[in-house]
Amino acid sequence: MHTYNYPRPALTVDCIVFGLDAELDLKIMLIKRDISPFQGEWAIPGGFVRMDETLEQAALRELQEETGIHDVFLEQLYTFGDLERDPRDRTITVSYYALINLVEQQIQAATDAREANWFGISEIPKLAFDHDRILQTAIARLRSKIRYEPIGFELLPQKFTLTQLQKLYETVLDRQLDKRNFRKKILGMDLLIDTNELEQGVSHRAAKLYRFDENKYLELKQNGFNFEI
Amino acid sequence: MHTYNYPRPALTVDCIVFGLDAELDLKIMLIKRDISPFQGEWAIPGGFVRMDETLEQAALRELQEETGIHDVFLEQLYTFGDLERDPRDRTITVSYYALINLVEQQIQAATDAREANWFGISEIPKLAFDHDRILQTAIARLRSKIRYEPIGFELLPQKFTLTQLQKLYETVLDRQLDKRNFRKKILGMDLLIDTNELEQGVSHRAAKLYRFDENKYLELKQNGFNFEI
DNA sequence: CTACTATAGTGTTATTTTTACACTATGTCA
DNA sequence: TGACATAGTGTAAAAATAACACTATAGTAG
Repeated sequence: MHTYNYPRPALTVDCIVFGLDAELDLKIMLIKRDISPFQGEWAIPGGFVRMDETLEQAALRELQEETGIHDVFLEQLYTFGDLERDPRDRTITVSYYALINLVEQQIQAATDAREANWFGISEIPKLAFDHDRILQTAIARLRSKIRYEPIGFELLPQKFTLTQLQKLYETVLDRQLDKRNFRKKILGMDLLIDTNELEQGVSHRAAKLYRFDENKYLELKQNGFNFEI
Repeated sequence: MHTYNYPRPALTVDCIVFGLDAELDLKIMLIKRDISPFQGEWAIPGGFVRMDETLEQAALRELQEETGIHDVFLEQLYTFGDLERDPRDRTITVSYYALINLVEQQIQAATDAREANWFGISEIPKLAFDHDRILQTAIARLRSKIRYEPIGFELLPQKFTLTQLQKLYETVLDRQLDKRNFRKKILGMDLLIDTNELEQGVSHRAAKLYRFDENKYLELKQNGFNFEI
């Protein structure tokens, strides 16, 4: 038991996990709640912050425990603190969003007994708590951030084709892009390394595979370079 | 006394207040701490979140109590939760930033017994807790956000000249802008209303006064318009 | 009342960036 | 070997940005 002079809200972290599958569809990881409140409803992964871990550590730990996901791009999103967001108790949640590639990082969804599943971005069921709002905030953030920071690469495999990269941008930004202009722009930044390898197992001309040159990006950024799609 | 099954971190809000004075210098409001820890050191305004108020309400209340500031632009910045940020107790703080105009909104700095003062952005003393880091985060946010959202107008009086607006952008972005290009761009957006009034009390040709047309901005934004300097 | 001072206000041109657009190249499979 | 599916490529028009200097006007000082 822990006693304080003044009442304290409970503090949780919650995490929107975006994953890109082999078909380049954008998915969200959801977990079916096995306890009240909202028992049986879908929710985003998350849980209480412990006293001996930072907020980010808490988010990473909950991800690992509830979904088996680890070694992932993670960034703070927003902190939600409305009075009625948890019917049990006053609860503040610090939300994060994570980006992962579903092809390379094999996810064993349900390490817990809990059911966990990937949902297409347009097939999201009604969510527990205010998780709908958190999700909308995350989608808006991903959409705006992918345009001026190279976070899109976190969703792709290490080696990817220009067509995959373009499709990813089209999915996230929800509009078509011109193939030649897109290639001109992205190659012009000089941030992609040609691996001299080709796509495998396609029944048509194979595309070149590229890697994102993160070190070069950090260097250029230091000198005032602005990534922008 | 309040008792819980698990330990809970303390939860505070802290607020970086940016003010623009009559000389168009950008200032920060700081408060001298009258209690331990960091007694006698400067800190940004803030305090504990109560159980019956949202995070934003808490930030507004603390601002009012500690600095007399009210009716202000306020936006959430970031949530800091490192283990050692408060030597007394594990404390998470949800930070906000506020923008106000020091000419129109007369600030009676010290409503509390506490000493409160405005500091030029390049004269900030060493701050208590991790408030330096919060301030750096706020400056970075202001700098990037002012370029694609019309938040700069929150720092100016209701009626302002184009020169004032340009100087504000030059201060925040920390670089010179071309007068003719700046005017062309900002007037081309068609978001400023000519008040048909002139600047008063200057010993040279008086400049036109403009107002920002917020309703028009919201309308244009809905139709996909992007404010950008 | 004149001129000096200080800032307001104003257009054009060159450069760069963005957009629009269609065909050839290459691998697989039937 | 030809059909098919996707990779990969260039150019020209339009729009946006950047560079640049003089005239207009109000106030003040002599």
